[in-house]
Amino acid sequence: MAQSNPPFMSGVPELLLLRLLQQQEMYGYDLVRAIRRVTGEAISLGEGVIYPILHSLERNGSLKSKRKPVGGRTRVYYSLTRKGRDRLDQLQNDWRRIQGGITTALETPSNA
Amino acid sequence: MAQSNPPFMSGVPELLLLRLLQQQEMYGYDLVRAIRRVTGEAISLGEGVIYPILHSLERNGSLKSKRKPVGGRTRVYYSLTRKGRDRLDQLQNDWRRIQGGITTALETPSNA
DNA sequence: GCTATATACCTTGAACTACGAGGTATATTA
DNA sequence: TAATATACCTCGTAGTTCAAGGTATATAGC
Repeated sequence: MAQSNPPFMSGVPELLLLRLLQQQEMYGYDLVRAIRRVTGEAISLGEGVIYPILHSLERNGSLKSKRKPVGGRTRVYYSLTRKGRDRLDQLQNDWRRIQGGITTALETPSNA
Repeated sequence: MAQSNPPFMSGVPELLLLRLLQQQEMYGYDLVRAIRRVTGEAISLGEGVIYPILHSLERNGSLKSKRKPVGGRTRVYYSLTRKGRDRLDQLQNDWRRIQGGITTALETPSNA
């Protein structure tokens, strides 16, 4: 049936999201700016990336949400569940492995 | 018109390829195994990834190739051109930036 | 001699992610 | 009153990676 594993480097947007939400509850629009900020402008993910991930993480029980009316508008604040914390750990390990592998490859001296 | 930039983390397979070819000329089948090896098994890219990249890099002048018959079979050895070295530098910088951004995000203490 | 595995090249269709443009609505600033 | 910022969202598509195939020769095991 040709089912495919996720691409080896995916999961980074999800990782960043979960990491930020581990530190404090946040809402989508804010996460967009926070990701730019905490990565030193290196990574910029639009709302078209953020919102779908938030929704799917909530659907699978990694996040819980809470609506807060703030000055006429409504914000949807997300925070981690137990499952979300586990998922964060897993993604963090995955990332370290990938990152380490690439670093090794790049650091190997030309005359090896 | 909706023309899209490449995903922010793409270019890693290309980076690994160019990095290996900077060290020595290699052929496709060998690169597949080399990438697994130099990344400590963290990254495994199949031939379906490697060959198309080699072809497109050759087409755009980043690689040059040379066919060598070896014991009945033919190997296509690739090596970097000037343009390929420039491309490697650029991808290496891109990667360092991304990698640094993510590291910063992950290292920020929970009570920040 | 036969079969399976390894080498070596390649392409293709589907799966998946990320991008960008859009749409709604309220609040604030000019 | 008009433009910008906040805040939510979806959708089409572009670009990448994946897995599975196909061809062909060489080698190793039985």
